[in-house]
Amino acid sequence: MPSQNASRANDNARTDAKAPRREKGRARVAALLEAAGVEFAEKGFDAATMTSIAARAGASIGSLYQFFPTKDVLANALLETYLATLIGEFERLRELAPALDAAALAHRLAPALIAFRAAHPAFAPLVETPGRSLPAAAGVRQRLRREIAAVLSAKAPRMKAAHALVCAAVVQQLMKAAIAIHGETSFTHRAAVIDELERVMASYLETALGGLAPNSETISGV
Amino acid sequence: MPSQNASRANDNARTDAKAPRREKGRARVAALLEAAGVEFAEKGFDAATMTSIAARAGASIGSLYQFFPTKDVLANALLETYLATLIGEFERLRELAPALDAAALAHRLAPALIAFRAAHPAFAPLVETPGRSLPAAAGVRQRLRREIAAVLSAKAPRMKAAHALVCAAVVQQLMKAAIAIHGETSFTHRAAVIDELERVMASYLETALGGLAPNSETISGV
Amino acid sequence: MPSQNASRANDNARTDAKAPRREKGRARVAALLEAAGVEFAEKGFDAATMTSIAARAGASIGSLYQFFPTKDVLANALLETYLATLIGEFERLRELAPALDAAALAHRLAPALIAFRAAHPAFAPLVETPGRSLPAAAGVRQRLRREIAAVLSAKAPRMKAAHALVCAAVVQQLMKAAIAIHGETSFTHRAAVIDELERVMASYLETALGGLAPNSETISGV
Amino acid sequence: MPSQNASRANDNARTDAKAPRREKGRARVAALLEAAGVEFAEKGFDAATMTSIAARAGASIGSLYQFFPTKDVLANALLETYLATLIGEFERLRELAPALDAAALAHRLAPALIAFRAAHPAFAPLVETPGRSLPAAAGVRQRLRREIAAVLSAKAPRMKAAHALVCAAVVQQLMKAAIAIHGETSFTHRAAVIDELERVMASYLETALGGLAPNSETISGV
DNA sequence: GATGAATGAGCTTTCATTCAT
DNA sequence: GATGAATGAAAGCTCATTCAT
Repeated sequence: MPSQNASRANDNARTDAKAPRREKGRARVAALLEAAGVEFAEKGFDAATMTSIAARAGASIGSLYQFFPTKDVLANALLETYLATLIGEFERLRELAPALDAAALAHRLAPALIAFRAAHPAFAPLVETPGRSLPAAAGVRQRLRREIAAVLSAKAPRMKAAHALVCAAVVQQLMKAAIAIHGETSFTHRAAVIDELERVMASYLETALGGLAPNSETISGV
Repeated sequence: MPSQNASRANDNARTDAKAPRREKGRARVAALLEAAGVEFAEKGFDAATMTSIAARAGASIGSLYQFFPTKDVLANALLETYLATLIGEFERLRELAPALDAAALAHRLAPALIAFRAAHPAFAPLVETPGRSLPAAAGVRQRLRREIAAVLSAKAPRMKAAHALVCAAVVQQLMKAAIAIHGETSFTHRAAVIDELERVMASYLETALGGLAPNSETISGV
Repeated sequence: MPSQNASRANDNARTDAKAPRREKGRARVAALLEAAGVEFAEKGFDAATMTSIAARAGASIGSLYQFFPTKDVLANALLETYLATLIGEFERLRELAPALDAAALAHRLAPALIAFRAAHPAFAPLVETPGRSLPAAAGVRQRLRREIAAVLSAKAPRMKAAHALVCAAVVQQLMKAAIAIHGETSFTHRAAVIDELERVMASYLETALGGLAPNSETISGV
Repeated sequence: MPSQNASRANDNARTDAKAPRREKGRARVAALLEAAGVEFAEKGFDAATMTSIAARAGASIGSLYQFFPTKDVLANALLETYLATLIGEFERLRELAPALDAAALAHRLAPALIAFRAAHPAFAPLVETPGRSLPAAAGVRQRLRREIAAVLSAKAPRMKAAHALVCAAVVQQLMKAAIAIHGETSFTHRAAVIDELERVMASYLETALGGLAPNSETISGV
């Protein structure tokens, strides 16, 4: 009597992945997550099937459900691993930021995200699938925005928090723009547009962080 | 004893909506498209069901299939109507463009698209649903880009076609960015970010079209 | 929110029955095949419904599809089991053949097939249903013809392969004729006609195999 | 509230085709019957659809139902026209019969039916479709058998009616055999088998009608 | 822990037939 | 008579989830 799609309230149901106890279990979970990544990337969240994911991982469905009690939980767990590595990336960038000027920073940000997406093609469909209600998906954008803001703050410590968040939002959107163009493989002027976007970001950062940067000796005001 | 499925010859599969021939049919089709719009907007393409769409339109499921032989065709037909009105919007803008300066143009573009999306909330999910193969969905971005390029060319006739397309791509992405932020209703600094994006677009247009505008008397520079 | 139908990638469509791995599964499959046999026999391939077959077997529809991913596959699997037993029958006959004269052989062939059809009433409708494309249905006639040819060759080893195949075809048709008449229950002279057909077959075999039989001591020639 | 499949009892429903009143109507009916023939031949009775038949005939469904209130009625009407021409064929043969010897008769019978089937490819599927309950389909075999018996009686007037029917049944089956082989286009030895079958029929007729023929001066002997 | 059979609501789609225009 | 829209039962098939072994 399963209710095909129990996205919502479900009382005593686990909403988190179960941590494996043994070494073998850890390998299983890794294989399952990887398989899920491939499946979600290929078909999107809705069309992906638990059976197919298990098959890809060389496991039985029962085994899959042992660790991930729900399709949503599985997607969520996958998203969390992605998020962890992504945040790591930004943390590294945060340390570098003070030493970079606006152009250099712009030249790092978009490519970082593009590379990440290429390495984890299931990230986008999972974040964008409508109507999914698990915690992770919901806040991804916010969390990334905060990471970006942290990078900007690292570079311009005197900037107010609110302003940093606004800047971060703009930067985030410019990054998304670059990714979107990157994905349009049949578009002839792809490279040119990405360059242009990077220049836009550089000039925006210059303006926004300009006089606030720790290493700025120039007169603010641009 | 109808053989429900395709065991047999399955050639002449229609892939387009059937045009109604009677007045009543015309009304039906309109009601169905509207209902589809609501359903797709609420649930996205995958989760939307044909049964529910028919019900919303006060039609029987058979009636729905009389005009739209598959869910894909239905989505596609809907998308085409959206596209038609959207293109109309850009055509109007094209006529206005020569009289506007960069800032004014920027101030028109994003809001136009935001308003359109608000009026047709099913547009986004349909365009973004992965893996749908009908013609309309595929080329929407390109077609819109061309429209934007046409607007830019109207304003700066001396601009080369290729460059107009690159600019258009940047502008398109900035518009999408504005929409995305507009949709994040829980984000405190929404309005500020949208303003900022508009300023970015204005400055980008200034730089990109600057000396090429028909009404420019200043020295180009670029 | 599973995407019920094939909007998306639809590669790995299985086209064969899944073999059960557990004892319980084996029982299920047997029950399902038997139920399918009854249903197909009663209604023919087209009018038979998967739901009804599942119900007859006391299984859920899902259970049926677990093992037989389409109606065609199910029909095919059933046909294969029939074919296996039928071929077994002919193999037994092959061993007996050398010891039988033409009349005795004729007296065995048709009744064998009649008995088989009576025991497996779904065989005929499945073989004759037009337009089904699964492998088994296609070649049934050929395979049976080869079996008959083998029996004839066993009796008349000196016969050329091509000739054996021609004879086999004639014999096969005479068998089918007997079956057809056997099935016309309202025909008053059924028995007489079947007798007559048997005599025709006997005389045909006499002529065709006559001098070639291993036990023939008469002058060949005919 | 149509009951999808009302093959059976349906009270006051018409079970016969309505005769067209005007000239135009007659053309319509002819076109519809022809279209039905094509559709049934291509897909078989079950998979054929009324909509498609109407379309093939360049008519609307409404128009189709004006003349044929049911799919069964349509099939039946078609079958009747086929039967009429087929019976005409046998009547011609009946006149020729007395002048032909057994071999010549055999040489006429099978080819006649083969030609007929080639000209009317929908005949077979309609006659063989299981479970259809309309009058025509049911008795086709009997009627044809009677026609064949009439031909035989014309040749051998002294034969008893019952015996003629038995012979007719055998001949009928041999004809069906020839047709079946004729249809197996991929069978290398087709022609040889058909020849063989004809010889079998000739020899059978010789034996069965032998001494009873009006022109026979030979000793009967059977 | 692993396995794979079982479940059934629910989805898309079909089509014979009716009937207002 | 012709047309074509309307109807809805019913079919094939899917898949998240459960659970006995």
